[in-house]
Amino acid sequence: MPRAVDHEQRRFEIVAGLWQIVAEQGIEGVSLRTVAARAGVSMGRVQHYFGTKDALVVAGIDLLVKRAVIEYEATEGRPPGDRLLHILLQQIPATEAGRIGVTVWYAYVAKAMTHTAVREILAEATRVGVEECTRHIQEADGLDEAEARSHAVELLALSDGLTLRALIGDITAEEAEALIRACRSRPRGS
Amino acid sequence: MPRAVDHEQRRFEIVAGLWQIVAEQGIEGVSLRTVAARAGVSMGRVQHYFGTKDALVVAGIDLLVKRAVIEYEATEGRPPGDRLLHILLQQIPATEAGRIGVTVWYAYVAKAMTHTAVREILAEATRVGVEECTRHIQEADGLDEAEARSHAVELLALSDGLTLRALIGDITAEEAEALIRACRSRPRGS
DNA sequence: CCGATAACGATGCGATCGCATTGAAACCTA
DNA sequence: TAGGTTTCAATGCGATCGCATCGTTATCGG
Repeated sequence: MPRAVDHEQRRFEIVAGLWQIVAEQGIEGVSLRTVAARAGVSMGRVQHYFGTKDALVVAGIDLLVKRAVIEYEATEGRPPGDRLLHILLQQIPATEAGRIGVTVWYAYVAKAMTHTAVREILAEATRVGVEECTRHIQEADGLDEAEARSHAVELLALSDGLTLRALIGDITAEEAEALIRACRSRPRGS
Repeated sequence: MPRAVDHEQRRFEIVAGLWQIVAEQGIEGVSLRTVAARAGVSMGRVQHYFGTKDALVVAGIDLLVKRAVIEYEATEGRPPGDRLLHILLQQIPATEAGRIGVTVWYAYVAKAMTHTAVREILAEATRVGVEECTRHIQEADGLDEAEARSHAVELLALSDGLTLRALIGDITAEEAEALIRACRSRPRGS
């Protein structure tokens, strides 16, 4: 057996460099060399752990989703209304770190249009998001499944749209958050 | 004076090729050579009319926005509720051509995160969109300016979010349209 | 202590990139 | 018809790309 290194840690270091490049220059800026340089490692190392540029890019969105899931699971046990708001507000760029994360996210949304593997990861993530939100709305508001789901899709879409506007600079993060809270607590007709 | 050609026409032919490349391969797929090949012209021609790759890319979003504005202006004279729905529903990918257009649009949204000129074009376009929607809501529903604007931002964000979901395949175009119509006609609390 | 093997760093290769340059048609004016 | 100007095709260049390959180092079971 050779030298034992923390495989997960190595991969994370490299993916962190990838995220920085994507946030600053978009996925266009990603190359084995630029990511290696940003992560402060050799290009050989990147190749060793990811093999191919495409695999590296896919690993980037995969890890991003996994992190978001872990953050969400940390809210387990809190009241359904809180957990719902966590999902709706998590991606609104309040902090600088959050802004980077959500910038990377939307870079991958665009990538998903032309890349099957990325699209499937995002589709699965949004599917789970709708499921969880539907569940929380059912619990919190006592709606039936169909009504709750329609409300969930609406709230999630609103969150997406407002996040985009906050990223472009059209509105502030505070305005986006206020609009989501207002829409979430507004009573709906059938 | 030399050979007289239709400058606008030439530029449009090339940009049409650009849009196809962007829809199929994303902005990553754009190069002077690939666009020239897709448009069926020589690379020299592309250089002659746009000079630089960056200028070509910017021209792509510029023309896309101008086309949307022209389509919208064709609705002049129609009732405000119709014009509002035109803006809200225009980008929902109902037809294949519409799908290509909106795919290109979101490719540029991602590009805007790292490209100042693109960001400013998109910011101006969304600003105008909010203004127009606000005006129509005021006229149609008799709200004051602040309420109408908040409603406009909400409806536009919802439209954005639902469009994204329709693109990824999460929901159908019909479901997206139905949700927008429902939310638009739903009475709001203060 | 010694081979076997994982973990790389370094380097080379062919392809593609953006862009500058060059020169030849094509066309209008005088 | 002579000349000036626009249009544009062709080509060359240096840089960068993804990826394959090769050699070295470090580590641990036997």
